[in-house]
Amino acid sequence: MKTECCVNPENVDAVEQALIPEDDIVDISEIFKLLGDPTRMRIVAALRIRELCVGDLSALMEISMSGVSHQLRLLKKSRIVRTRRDGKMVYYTLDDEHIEELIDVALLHIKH
Amino acid sequence: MKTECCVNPENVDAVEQALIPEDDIVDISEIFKLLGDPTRMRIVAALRIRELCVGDLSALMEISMSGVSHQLRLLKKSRIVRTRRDGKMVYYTLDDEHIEELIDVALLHIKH
DNA sequence: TGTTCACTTGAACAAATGTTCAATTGTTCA
DNA sequence: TGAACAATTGAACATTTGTTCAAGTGAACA
Repeated sequence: MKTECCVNPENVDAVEQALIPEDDIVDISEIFKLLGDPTRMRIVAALRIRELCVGDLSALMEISMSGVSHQLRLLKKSRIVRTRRDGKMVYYTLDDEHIEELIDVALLHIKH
Repeated sequence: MKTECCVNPENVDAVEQALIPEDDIVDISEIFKLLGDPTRMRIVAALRIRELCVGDLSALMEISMSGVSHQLRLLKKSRIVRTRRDGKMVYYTLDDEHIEELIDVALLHIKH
């Protein structure tokens, strides 16, 4: 944590004034962290195409239904996906148009 | 990895056809993972305001210069930040307008 | 009612991650 | 040249994370 050198105080002050509030930083990075795992990204990309039940996702992702369910729980907590019950099955969909936009922008970035 | 039940094959097939290629999924989730850590998000948010040297960032983040440097290396590898040397100091800037857009969209999401 | 099926939950564990400390690189300036 | 300084790198470590297995829920239907 030693930071006693080579600091431009005017830069630090100016940025401290203008910086996004810490709470927002934490919330934003939480969203990105969720999308930052390949399995969860695959889930979200799949749900962008159509709603799917846990078994479908498990088959697609090639991980256990339990594993899928754990990840879906995280995505649901942050309102990235939503559920619809139909008898014994639970269908998942994307809950927010912003998520698709995030994917599109990220695609632009990786494609130079 | 047991997935032998409750699958709608027509859903799985349709999604498999239309899904983003696996390589892109991995690349996209790598970008999100980088933005998914509060320290790195703070760094990026700060650089959005103005260019800063490692010492400035270290003071702002309240972590060691070494710690900042490690994170900056990751961000640079994915072309999220860029460097400019000025004597003994190295100044960092955002390298890509897409990153700011990602932050803005994520902000919209967390603000309902 | 009791059984089956789709899903969820909790415990456990290997793998990955973020940070610090210590040593190193590369630049400036006396 | 050599000393000072900003930054980088590598090793080490505690913490977090993604997955599986086993047990638990709740809806449907015989």
